[in-house]
Amino acid sequence: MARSSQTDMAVLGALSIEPMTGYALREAIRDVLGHFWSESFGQIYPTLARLEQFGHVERDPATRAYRITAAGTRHFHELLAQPIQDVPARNGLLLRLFFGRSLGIEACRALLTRSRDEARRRLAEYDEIAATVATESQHTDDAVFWQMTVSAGRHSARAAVAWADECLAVLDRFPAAAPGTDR
Amino acid sequence: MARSSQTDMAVLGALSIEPMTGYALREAIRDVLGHFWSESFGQIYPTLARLEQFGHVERDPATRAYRITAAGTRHFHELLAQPIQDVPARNGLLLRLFFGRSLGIEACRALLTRSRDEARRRLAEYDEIAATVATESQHTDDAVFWQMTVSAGRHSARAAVAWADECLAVLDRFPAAAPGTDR
DNA sequence: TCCGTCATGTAATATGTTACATGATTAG
DNA sequence: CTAATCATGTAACATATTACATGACGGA
Repeated sequence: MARSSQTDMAVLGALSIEPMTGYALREAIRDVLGHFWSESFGQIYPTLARLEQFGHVERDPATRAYRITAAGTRHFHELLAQPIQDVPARNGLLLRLFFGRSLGIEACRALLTRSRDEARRRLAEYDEIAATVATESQHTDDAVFWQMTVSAGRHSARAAVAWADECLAVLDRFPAAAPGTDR
Repeated sequence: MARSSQTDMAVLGALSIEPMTGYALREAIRDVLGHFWSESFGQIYPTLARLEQFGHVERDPATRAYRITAAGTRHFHELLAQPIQDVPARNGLLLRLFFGRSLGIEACRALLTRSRDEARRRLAEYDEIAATVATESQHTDDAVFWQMTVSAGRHSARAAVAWADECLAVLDRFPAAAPGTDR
């Protein structure tokens, strides 16, 4: 047990779809899983080295790509079945808004507008990704699941937009007070 | 600069509302900010010690409670104005679902059901909190902002429920395949 | 040849959690 | 007086990011 099994899971999972070099792996994680997962360079290489030691991955001498082994696949399935490790909640936007009285209404408005625009941008991005997955992977058994993760992003982004709009409306009706009026 | 200014922000912010001991501070952060923020014991005490060294907080000799100073309030306002530091995305549920073909449909269904029930539970919790804030803090200038953070939780939980329902419906229509059929 | 990209890796640093150690205070 | 809770702190460990060092390879 122990160790950040979630990093192992991401790496083994990516390699289970297609053998890759460490470099390509980092790009795949960033570009494909990027909406809900991230791994840094400094994590990927040591993880690959460790997985190779345990015989969970091996290198193709010709292409230098890492390939998952039978043992690695077994390990991957074990990891997938493990309970989800939630990361501690840390929402910098909500933390600032909670102290909105100290931050000042104008600054809050700016944060909310920014966050809403960001969510809208994400929404457009998800639409593109969904279209790509639909055309490129429609015959894969993976497609359904990939669409689910995109859909999660969509729902979450739509909720973010609606929430921000609601908050901005509340602020508009709010009696204009001097910013940063503590105590 | 430097240092986890976000931890400083949470601590100073909490103390700006009311002086507290380190112990009470941890409880306040867990119970009040818990839906969007978390700090562990091992962070809070060193942070308080450091803030005291810099004169940002001081102790009431009588009650032992930490109190924010004028310098601390200035520092707090500076921190609030700093750009939001996003935490790297790490959604264990979506990571597993992405590899749903390997995980198996039944396990996916279980994960989704669990996640939906969890979101429903959160939804009920937010309703309670909203009611509490409405009655207890309605005359505070803080109330509007606190309601916003609760509303964020509500929107997000509702989106989570809708998304999970949608996914479960998709899986119901999905041709039952053997679980864990890799390659 | 020289630049950009591919590729691998390590070291320094930051951050953060958990478990442990310790003692004061207070309610029953 | 004794168990529970309040309270403070540290040490060990885990995790992760960033910056740096190094070099191969292919195309302009």
